[in-house]
Amino acid sequence: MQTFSFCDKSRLMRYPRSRKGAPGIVEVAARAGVSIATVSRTFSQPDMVRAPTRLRIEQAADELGYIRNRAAGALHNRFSGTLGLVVPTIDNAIFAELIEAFSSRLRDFDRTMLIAAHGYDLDLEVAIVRSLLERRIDGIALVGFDHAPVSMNMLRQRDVPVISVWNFRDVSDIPCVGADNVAAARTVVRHVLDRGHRDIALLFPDVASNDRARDRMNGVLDELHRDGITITPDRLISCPYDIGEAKRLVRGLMSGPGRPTAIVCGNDIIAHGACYACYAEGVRIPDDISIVGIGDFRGSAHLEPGLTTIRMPARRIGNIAASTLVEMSDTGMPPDPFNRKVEIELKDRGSTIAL
Amino acid sequence: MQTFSFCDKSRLMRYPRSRKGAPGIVEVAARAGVSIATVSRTFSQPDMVRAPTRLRIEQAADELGYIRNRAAGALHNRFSGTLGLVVPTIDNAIFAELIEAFSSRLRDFDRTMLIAAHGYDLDLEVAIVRSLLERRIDGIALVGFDHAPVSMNMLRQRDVPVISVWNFRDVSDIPCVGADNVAAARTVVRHVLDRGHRDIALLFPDVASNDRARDRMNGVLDELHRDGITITPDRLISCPYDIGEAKRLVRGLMSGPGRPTAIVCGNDIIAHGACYACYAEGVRIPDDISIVGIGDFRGSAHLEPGLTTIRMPARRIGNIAASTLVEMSDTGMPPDPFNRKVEIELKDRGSTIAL
DNA sequence: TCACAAAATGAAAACGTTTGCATTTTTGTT
DNA sequence: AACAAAAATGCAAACGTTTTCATTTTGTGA
Repeated sequence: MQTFSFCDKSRLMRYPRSRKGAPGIVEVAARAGVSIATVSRTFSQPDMVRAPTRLRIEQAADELGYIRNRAAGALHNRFSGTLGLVVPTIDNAIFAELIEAFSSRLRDFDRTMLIAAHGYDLDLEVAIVRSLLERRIDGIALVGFDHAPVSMNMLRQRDVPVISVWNFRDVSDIPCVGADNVAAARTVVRHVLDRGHRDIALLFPDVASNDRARDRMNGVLDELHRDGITITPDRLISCPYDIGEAKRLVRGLMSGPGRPTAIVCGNDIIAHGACYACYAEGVRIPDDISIVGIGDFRGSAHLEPGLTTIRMPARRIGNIAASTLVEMSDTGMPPDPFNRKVEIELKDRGSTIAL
Repeated sequence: MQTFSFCDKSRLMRYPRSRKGAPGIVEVAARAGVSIATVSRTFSQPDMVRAPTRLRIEQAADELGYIRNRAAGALHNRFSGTLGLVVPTIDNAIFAELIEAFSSRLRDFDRTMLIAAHGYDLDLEVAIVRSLLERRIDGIALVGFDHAPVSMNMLRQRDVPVISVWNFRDVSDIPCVGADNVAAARTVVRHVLDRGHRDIALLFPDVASNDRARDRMNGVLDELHRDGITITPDRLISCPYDIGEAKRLVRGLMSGPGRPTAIVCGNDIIAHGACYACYAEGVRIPDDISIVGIGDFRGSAHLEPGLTTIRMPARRIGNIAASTLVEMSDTGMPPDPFNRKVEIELKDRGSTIAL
């Protein structure tokens, strides 16, 4: 699988096809009877050229079907007009909203998005960052704070604007836009504790190299500790962000002896799986068991009963991240504020009950 | 050292920041004691340079932290190493798998992905295509067959490899990789008809400028017609790809007079909403009502009962699309076969019952 | 109408690679 | 060891813009 005949392909690739009917700035200039400098300005700084001239040029460009080559410009002025976004995964409700918001906000600035997913593999992230740097992105957004030092060094050396998205920290090496995951976890656990639950199961993914999950986990444990509740190993269940796996694990939990009264899930994906498990086992939510998630993904509001969870404003994060990164790229300055926290909100929808 | 002028932003952007400690091919060549040509070849065609030389160069590059500038190369040989993917939406389970597969397959070929979503707005699609062309993408994948002529003309004039993904047609202007949506719809409706259902409600989105939905709708109507079943207007419900909306509409349908015995949904998102509606209304699936979807999205298998639907191999489509596009870009030839159909499969999971 | 400032335009030098062709070095054969 | 052939390397001309600086044109007030 990994052994593609790279040689053959890259060799073929060396022979450029003719550019066919693709006119450049030179052709436009000739047709409009001006110098190429004026054509260039017409597209990059329109108000520097007199209206009649500009019109003539625009018409010529239209007639020829001219499309400017930003790569050529980038070569000269170092701005590619492309920003990078690196996420753990695209294919998992979690980041879909973030991605779409980021991308669509970039368009408002006439920028485009290069995106890649590393599947929680930091080595792959390094390769991705390198690949993005080869494309001379004007800035890059990375999810979270856990990154390979070599990635960060490459970015620092190149002086590329970087921003961490999704998670929030008061102090950090790189600017961030995100939600306080510790607080999110605390809030939702507090909600459960306030309703008298003491026997609580936790379903969380592996927290190594995932600072969001780690923060949530810490928030949960800390809040439980505050109420003097200790979690026994059999109540601390490791579960990937996968509906099927979550469902399987919770079915086991439900059919086993000594069912907990509440389940706190690392995110809404897991919570959805937990709900499905209860449907399957005939366990009533919230009468027989309370379930909470974190994230408020698409669909959470419409489960039956609605899932009580923490709303994370993914779109807002994506929008702010895009604007901030563009600004950093334009000004060459760090953003102000350096660390940006977005609000979270408890959505109490009825998947919990007071004992 | 460049001084910033304090004018408006667009002016600021024009002044490049110094490139700081970013070495180019020239620095690497100097340090390794070779010409820049040899350095270039070391990275683009390694087997053209003798091993000892190559090693020396690679070491020099490492020490300097050199990262090649593909934009510069692209300028010369017309290959940016970047492919475009244009989807209606990123944020909606539908295309997430496709996107991720496409992107990760491109990485195997050392290519990157520029992606953009147009939200079913063909005018926006035109702007996006233009923007991608300004970045000189080596090829582009578009979802479906409904596109603005002006988009297609731009692509044709530039001779950019184009491929249509997701849907399949026997004959088409541009090559395609996708599933037969007509057949998918036929299959799932046949499944319902075979179980004796005659009073069937359809929940489909607006089919204008959405050939996938149109094909499905046509497949459904045709198959119903074959059995002499006519759909009255109140059984033909327009519903966007949105869980909440689907749930609302189906709750109305369930609580109203004369409930149908089966619901055929335009895709699994709608079907999920329909299921939630039934949970909410206490309508049992499949005993009281049969529900089928199309798409087999993440989660469909784990609903209770599992959703009977048509599996669309999104990953496979993404993988094939990426390979095909890279091949088209490398060879300059149309793919063979020109139209590629991926298999679909009925997943009978128990959300239907025989009357 | 003229002089002068301001605005618009043009000429040409970058930007950092790739590649055709020329030259040098290596390899293989006798 | 000599020579031819093959392989490796170097030279320099692109690639299509942007931008600086010089030049021309336009606008303004006397």
